[in-house]
Amino acid sequence: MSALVQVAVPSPLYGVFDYLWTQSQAIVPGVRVAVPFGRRTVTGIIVGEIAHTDVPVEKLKPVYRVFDAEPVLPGDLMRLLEWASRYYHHPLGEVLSSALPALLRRGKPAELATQEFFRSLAGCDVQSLPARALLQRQLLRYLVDRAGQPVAAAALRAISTSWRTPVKSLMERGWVERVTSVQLPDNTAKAAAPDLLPEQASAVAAIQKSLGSFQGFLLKGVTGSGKTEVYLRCIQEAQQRGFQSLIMVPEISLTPQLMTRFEQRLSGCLVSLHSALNDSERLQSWLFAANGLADVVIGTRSSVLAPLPRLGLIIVDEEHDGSLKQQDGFRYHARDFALMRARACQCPIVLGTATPSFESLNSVRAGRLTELPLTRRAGDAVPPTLALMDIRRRKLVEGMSDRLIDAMRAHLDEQGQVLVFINRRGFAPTLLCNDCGAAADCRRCDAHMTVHVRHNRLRCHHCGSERPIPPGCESCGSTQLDRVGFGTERITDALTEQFPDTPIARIDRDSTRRKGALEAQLQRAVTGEARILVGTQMLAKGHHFPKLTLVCILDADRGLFGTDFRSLEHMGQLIVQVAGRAGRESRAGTVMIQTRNPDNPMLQTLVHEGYEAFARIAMDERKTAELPPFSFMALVRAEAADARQAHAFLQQVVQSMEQHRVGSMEILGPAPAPMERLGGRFRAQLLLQSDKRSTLNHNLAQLCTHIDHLPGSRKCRWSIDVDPVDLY
DNA sequence: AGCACGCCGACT
DNA sequence: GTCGGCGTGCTC
Repeated sequence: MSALVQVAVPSPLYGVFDYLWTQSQAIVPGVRVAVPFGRRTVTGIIVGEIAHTDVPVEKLKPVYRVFDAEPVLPGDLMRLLEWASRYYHHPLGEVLSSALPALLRRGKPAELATQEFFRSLAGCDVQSLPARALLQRQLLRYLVDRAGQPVAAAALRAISTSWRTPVKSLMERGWVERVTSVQLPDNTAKAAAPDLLPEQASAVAAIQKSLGSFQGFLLKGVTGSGKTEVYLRCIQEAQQRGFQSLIMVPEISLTPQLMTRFEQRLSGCLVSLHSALNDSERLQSWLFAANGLADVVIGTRSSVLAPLPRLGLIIVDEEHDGSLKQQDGFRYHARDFALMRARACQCPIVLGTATPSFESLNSVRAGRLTELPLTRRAGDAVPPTLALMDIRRRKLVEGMSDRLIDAMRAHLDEQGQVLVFINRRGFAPTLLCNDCGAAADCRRCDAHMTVHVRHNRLRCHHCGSERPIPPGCESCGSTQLDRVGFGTERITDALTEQFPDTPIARIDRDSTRRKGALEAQLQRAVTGEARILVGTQMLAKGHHFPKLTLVCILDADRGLFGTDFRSLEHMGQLIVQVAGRAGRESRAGTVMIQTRNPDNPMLQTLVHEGYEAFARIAMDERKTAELPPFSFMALVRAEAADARQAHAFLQQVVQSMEQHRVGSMEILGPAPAPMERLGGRFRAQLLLQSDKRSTLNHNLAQLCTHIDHLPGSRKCRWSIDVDPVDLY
């Protein structure tokens, strides 16, 4: 009788699948196998050996092939991913799959690429080669000149593109040897460590002291307070002690900048893992991490799923950032997974931010995280002064008050740099008919089209569909069309008119789409060549503009009345993050915030007392309303071509849950999603809320055993989102 | 998700 | 007569 194995198969089905093991090798969990699955063959991962199965014998199929001798996912990581599969209620096969680079999912060997080298051997004799063998002579002489040192294939190719054949002849003579080896990235630090401020020093000491054991830290540092320096010191110490460090950053656009800084200061093997890599580059970096060769791994969200055998320090930079939560498929939160991972591997974890998420602030209160404050800015930098500008009943020129324009002029006259923040790209968010009042709407979404003047298009920012700007109203044909509201294009135009001789850089997703365009624009911004910067939240993140003295926030009110319970939190974070761009050198920065709600207590608190006070009040409100982090949430989403199908399915989910409900859990809905129609499909959602995470988890687990069998499940796409970051 | 089977409409 | 539409069932 052959052995039995459980295999996690990449498929939306819950549960693992049992197979016969007819291979001669031992059964090793974490190893990739090819298995027959339905009518096709897929790459799965061995979960473990089992003694018994409930599956009828005739259904059992054999494992076809074993890909790896060593597990691609080691045991400790497997256990964490199994936990994540249960916690996020996502099928294990897909969870494990998402932890692997694409090439490994497709069954490619888990081997580091080797590079080819050639060297001359003793006893070779250039002179005895036939005179006609010009290339052989030339190549051998080159190798001999290097005295038997290995020479990269590229160097030989440089001599002649048809180098292969002559080198082969030389090898056949036994005069040249081919050696292959893995090229390990090896960086050398170029810059010395600056002195630490007292707060930095104590943060570094606390983190370094905890190396080798689990401890969570919230490094709460205002912009410019030198969080990166704290990271660097801790990474260096971890490296000294033989540990790998993982640094997670929310956005790819931040990675090169941080990477450069890291390369300046750290020696050893640094690799980055982000979406801009192609499949084979990604596999290489992943393997450096997974084989323990990389000392430092800088990556985006998914890097937290990579094996790191010597992991000794985790840093989550900008821990408040929403992009740490995966928004489709396996909807995990990279920060939360990182916390579990740090606990599992007994290492410290540092969550760094100037504007902590309410979750992390709550963890500090509960004693799960230790707060390390950095309140002083490095150098002589002074914190910026924030001011609200009441724009009610004021004359506005293209959304900007005359006072704001005057302030900009003053800063520009004093050689300052100005940043204008408007969280909307395009020219105007709405195209309205002055005669019939109709707006140009997206045909596939419940949304207005945004006017993009530069490309003469209307674009939907939700589904990406576009069309030319119509010459007249699409409803009544009137040519009296109004472009209502403001986007980055329009603000740029207005400022060009106001300041005709001042170079302006617009930085948003549209102006930086081309490869290298973002870097080029940021360069103009950093050097101060561009005197006015107009941009969206792309500008809010991490970048350092040394000449910046004035930040203008054109519309702070939108976040005040968001549909989502997290809108206010996000508004506060965004304002503080944008404000942090100002006055990072010796000059104090000024931040002017235009608002029609100058008396709003939350805005007042934020501006006059700072983020911490703001967060305290906003969190009190959350607590009163029993919202996260003071309760736990999950969302069951459904979408279908027909709104009724999505609704009917969620109704069935409600029924199923009510039948099996354990503990106290609220079921709200089904309700249409805040934007019901998106991309031509209708979306509905069910909100589950409980004051106990375990209750939510139990009920969802119960649901998962039924959900595939609900009659409506085939007719719509559905997903479960545990700890959703937004309710869209 | 994929993939195959199966049963009804408009084509060569 | 068949090509192909998507409803339904199944994946160890």
